[in-house]
Amino acid sequence: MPYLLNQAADTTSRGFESAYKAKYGMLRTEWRVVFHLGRYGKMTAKEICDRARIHKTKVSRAVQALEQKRFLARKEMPDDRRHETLKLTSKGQKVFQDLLEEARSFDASLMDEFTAEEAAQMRAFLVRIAKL
Amino acid sequence: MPYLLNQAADTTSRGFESAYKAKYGMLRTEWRVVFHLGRYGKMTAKEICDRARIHKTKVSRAVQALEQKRFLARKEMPDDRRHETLKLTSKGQKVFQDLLEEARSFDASLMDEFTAEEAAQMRAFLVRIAKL
DNA sequence: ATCTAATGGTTGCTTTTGTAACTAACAACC
DNA sequence: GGTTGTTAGTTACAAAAGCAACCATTAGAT
Repeated sequence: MPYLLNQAADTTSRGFESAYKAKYGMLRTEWRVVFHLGRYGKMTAKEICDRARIHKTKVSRAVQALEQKRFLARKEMPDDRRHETLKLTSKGQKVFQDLLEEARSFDASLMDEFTAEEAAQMRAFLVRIAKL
Repeated sequence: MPYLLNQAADTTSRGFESAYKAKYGMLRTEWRVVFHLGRYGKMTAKEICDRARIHKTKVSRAVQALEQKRFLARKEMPDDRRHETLKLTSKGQKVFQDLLEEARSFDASLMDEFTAEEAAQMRAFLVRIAKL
C-alpha cells in the first residue's frame, strides 16, 4: 500500500511540479507553504508545520527562499517575540492565485478518467489515510 | 490531489520504513528492488527501472548496496554483455519473505480502518493513477 | 569493415532532505 | 531573581536524490 501510494503520488507530483518549478523557480515545499498561506491566511511557521506535516527545517528554508523572492513577509509578534507570522505579499498572492488555477485544471485533467463520485471517494480515503 | 497523495504516501511510508531500515539497514530503493526481484523473479536493472519507475542511478546504487549485503547476485548475459540479470540470493530470499510478511501485516493494520471493499477500490484507483 | 547511434550501466558533482545541536525568547517554579 | 524546562526557529553537517557526463557494448547504415 505505501508503495502504491508512493507510485501514484510520484507520477502526479511530477506533472504538477513543472508548474511552480518552471514558472516561479519554486520547490515543492515552497509551493506548499504558499498554498497554506494563500488558502488559510497568515499564520506562523509552526502552524504550517503542524497543518502540512512538514518538518520545521524544511519550512524554515522554504520561508527564507520565499522571502527572498518577495512572495511573503514575516512579522515578529510583539507579545511573543519567538513567533513570527507569515503573510503573502501581493506578489505572493498573485502567484498563489495563478498556481491555484493551474492546480485546479491539473486536478481536473487528472480526474478526467474518473467519475465525480470516484474522485470524491478517493479524496475522502486519502484524507483518512493521511491523518493516521 | 498530488498533495493529498503525497501526504498519504508520506505517512504510510514512514511507518513501514522502520521495518527494512532497522532490521536490515536497507534504504527505500533497496527494499523496492528486493521486492521486485522477489515478486517477479530475476530481471535486469533496466527492467526494474521501467517497472518500478525508479531512475537508473538509484537502482544502480541500490544494487551495489544489496550486492554487498549479499542479498542479490548479478550475472552478465553472454549474448549481450551490457545486460546483467539480477537475482536474489537465498539470503535475499529470506529477507524478502520476512519483509513481505511485515508488509502484509502493516498493510492489514493500515486497512483496519476500512472495509475490504473500500480497500480494494482504493487499490484499483491508485493503480490507475500510477499508470498515468 | 567502419562510422554513427543507441543502450545498459556507472561515476562525479550539485541540489535537497534529514538529523541533531544550537540560539533566543518565554514560562514556571522555587 | 535565578534555575530549569519549553517552544519557535535557525544552522551545520551527513545522507540521499537528481542530473549530466561518461564507459563499454551492441545495432545499424553505408
